[in-house]
Amino acid sequence: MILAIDTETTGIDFFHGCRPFLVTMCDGEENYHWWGEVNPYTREVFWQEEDIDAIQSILNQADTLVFHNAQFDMRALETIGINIESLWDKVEDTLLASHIFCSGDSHGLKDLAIKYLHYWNDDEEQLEIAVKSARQRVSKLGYKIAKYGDSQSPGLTKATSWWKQDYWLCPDECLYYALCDVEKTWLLWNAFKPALVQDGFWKVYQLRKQLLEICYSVTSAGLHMDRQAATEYVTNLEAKIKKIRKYLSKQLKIKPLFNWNKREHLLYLLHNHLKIPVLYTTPGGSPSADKKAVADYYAYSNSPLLRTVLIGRRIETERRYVQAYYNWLADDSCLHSNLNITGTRETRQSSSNPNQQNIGKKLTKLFLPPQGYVWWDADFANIELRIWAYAVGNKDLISMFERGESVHMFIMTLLFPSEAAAYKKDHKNQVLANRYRDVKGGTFALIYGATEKKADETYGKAGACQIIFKYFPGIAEYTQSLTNQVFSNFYDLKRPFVYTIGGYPLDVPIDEPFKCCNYYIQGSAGIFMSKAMIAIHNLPIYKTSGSQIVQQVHDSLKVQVPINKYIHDTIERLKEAMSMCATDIFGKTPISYEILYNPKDESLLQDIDILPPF
DNA sequence: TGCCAGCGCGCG
DNA sequence: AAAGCGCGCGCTGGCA
Repeated sequence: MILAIDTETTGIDFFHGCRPFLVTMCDGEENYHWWGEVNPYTREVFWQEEDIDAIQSILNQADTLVFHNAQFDMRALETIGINIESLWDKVEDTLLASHIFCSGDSHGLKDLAIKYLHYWNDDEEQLEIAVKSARQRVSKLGYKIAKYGDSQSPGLTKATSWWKQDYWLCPDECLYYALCDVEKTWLLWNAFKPALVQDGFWKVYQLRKQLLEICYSVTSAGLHMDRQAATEYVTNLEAKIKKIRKYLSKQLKIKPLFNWNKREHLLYLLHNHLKIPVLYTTPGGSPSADKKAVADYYAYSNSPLLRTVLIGRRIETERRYVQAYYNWLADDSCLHSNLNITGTRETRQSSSNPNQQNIGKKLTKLFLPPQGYVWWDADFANIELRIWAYAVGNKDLISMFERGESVHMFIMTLLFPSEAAAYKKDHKNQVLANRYRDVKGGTFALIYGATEKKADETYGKAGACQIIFKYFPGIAEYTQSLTNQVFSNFYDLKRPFVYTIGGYPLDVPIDEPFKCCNYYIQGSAGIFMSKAMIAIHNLPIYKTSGSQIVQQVHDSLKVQVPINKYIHDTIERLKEAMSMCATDIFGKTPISYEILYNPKDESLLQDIDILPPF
């Protein structure tokens, strides 16, 4: 029996008490549903034991469980006491399948139903109207409707569509909506499955499906944060920000606190107070105060006030990030961010609620392993550049990688010989370091499909591309052949796409075919990372040692490893597994890693002799 | 008050 | 003819 399942919940943050209040299922013949009782004053949900048993029993009996975004609904089910551990092997996900058929489109259930099933109804609109009016009606009754600042969703911002968390106010409309959703999910899977097989995508679907349980476990484990350090950090920054704003207001002689995020305030400072002439305008013609304009005005005026504004802005950005992490923190002092498998239009994952993939370099020190663990923090060395070199097929480029030499350094030598020589001797020289940074940027621009003009600009040298093309023949041909693949697929299969290494199809906008180079590289790297995570997860020692992947940032992985006598062996195996993910293309991929310790951990002192060297 | 677009900025 | 890619999130400011 193929069973489609959906849950409706009181919110998305299951780590702060949000819960499902309705479970719906469809087996193709019949629909089923179970209600939990929402306490309108607390938003807590009460479930009858026999209903949980009934849900568990039907889940256990089904041959196939179909979800649209399995991670979410499995989490919801787990929070009300469903045992999900044995279910993963029979889970299918229409979200994963949809991404294979159309990596660039929306994967919303409603859109998919229209596109593939010609199934349209206005259940969503009806529900929205009902919920919005119900929220107004019950606000006088003292009900705990969802809103900014709620204890069950401390991380969500003002800009959230809060009404979506109050479906429980409208049981009739909600049930109709939820049953439509499971029907759509069931029908979609029955359409997708044969298509996956027929189009030759079954294998790559199976590969990606293994990520479901793995990403779920990453979210469950969470990333441990130093709560106290974070609090102190925010308090400290807040004080600084206040001081700076007061100072600016005083200098400018304005009443309300100066706000560097307000265009008006910035313009007042620039043109009224500092009397700098208007040098930049927006496309609409009004004076501009965007990043580039402000930076140039500072270079032009060298005004200490403007410098203060730039510093204040930077500090405020930092505070905003730390505050958000703090708000999302659960009782276990961990961030349980989602790791979204279909989060990007290539095969990379995205992270959300909060985003763990853009934690500022300065803020990483606020995160550290919990007592009894270390973090193995590993990186693929230059994975994207490596994929590019092999795709171009240039022997010199490839052998440079195989000899472990720095391609960036080589290109710097090619373009700026004397500076490169000097930089090799003196890595601390800031001017030379900036030159190296620009060269690196230029090469990335090049492999991501920039025009020659743009790449030359980034390199900081006219004709840079021509020099590189001449030295490494094959680059232009590679770009051309990949673009040809897009057009020939469009012609033959009516779908413009490129295959990544590993055979995953990625859509390329037909009016922007130059993007295919980027998609191929990012997508192939995404497949390698997927394989690495799967290999690590399947290591026997990973399980027996109690290790757990806690973070993935595209080309890097953090694994939380218990401090015990297996630690050396575990790390050796982790490294081996990760480096083997692309052997079919370029042998072992070099991995660089470091071990991160919690300095306050007492077990470090006892077990210091078994630890890897600092 | 809620919603959306535009922008900036963190990461790869 | 011209084009460097991919994310998530917080804030402002305009609109209903």
